[in-house]
Amino acid sequence: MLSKKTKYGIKALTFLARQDENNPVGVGAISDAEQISHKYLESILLELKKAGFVGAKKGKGGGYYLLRSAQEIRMTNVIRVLEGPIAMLPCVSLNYYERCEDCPEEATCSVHQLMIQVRDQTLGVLGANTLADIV
Amino acid sequence: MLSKKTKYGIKALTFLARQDENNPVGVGAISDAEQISHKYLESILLELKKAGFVGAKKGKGGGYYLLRSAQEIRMTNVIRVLEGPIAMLPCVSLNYYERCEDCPEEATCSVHQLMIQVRDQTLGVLGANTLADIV
DNA sequence: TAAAATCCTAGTATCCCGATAGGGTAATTA
DNA sequence: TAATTACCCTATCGGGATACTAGGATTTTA
Repeated sequence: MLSKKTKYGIKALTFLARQDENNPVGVGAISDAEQISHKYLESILLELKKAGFVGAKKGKGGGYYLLRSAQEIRMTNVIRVLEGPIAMLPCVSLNYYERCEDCPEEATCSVHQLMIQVRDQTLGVLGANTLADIV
Repeated sequence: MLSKKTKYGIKALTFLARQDENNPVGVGAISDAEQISHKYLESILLELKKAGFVGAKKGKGGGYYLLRSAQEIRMTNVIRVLEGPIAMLPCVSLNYYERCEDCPEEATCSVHQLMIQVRDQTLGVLGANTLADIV
């Protein structure tokens, strides 16, 4: 299950992508439009800023704006930052790999092989879609 | 992320599927072989019994056994019983649908559309694989 | 009848999610 | 320069889920 954090983050990014110019948009404008808790969204946008997706401008008339064009932002990257691993098991995660404590060897684990298939299909979808595609 | 419950459940089912005859296998034998907490696995097998995947025989020499052939057990069904929804959002779940409190309309929600794609790809994999396939 | 196994009900420690509170800092404008 | 506005940080908290654990009741076999 996707966390609300990730969902909110994607919604905020699409909101920014829909802005014609790259004018900064305040947290309040986004949280009002997308029905998201103001303070919670604030922390999410902060993470997105640290990850390099958005920039921020302080002061009156300030807010957040996309640092890269929407075509350059792949959903795999967004989800990995906000949600963490895309895979359904740590032992099949490319970016957050962790071995299982059970499982003497992964190669013969039935669940492992199955989840690799799921992962690859999911990566296919999320890798093919950019922010521009889903706006 | 797949819960350990689901992972354990699948492992237990594959263990049962590997048995030549349909002799009942005790929880202890499975938990030892697959490195799973005995008592926890017990509760999982109970769920699998209630869901109709396995049968049980009480008393000495008793245990659990597959009720259907491994070819007839699709991974979608197993995961839906143990894990719940396969979709990454309740609003795109076929079997556990729930509408979002935010989102005035799903049709225009960017996240919604994306997650439908992910769901369909995942269902493709899990629907194509039966217990017999992953043993 | 004694042992072995499933079945059932609880309870618990731990963690994480989603959200809130309150304030500090920095930048812009009037 | 003072006020405004928004960013930034820390801390906390309730609720729910996860992964177990405990203890016993029930059923079957040897």
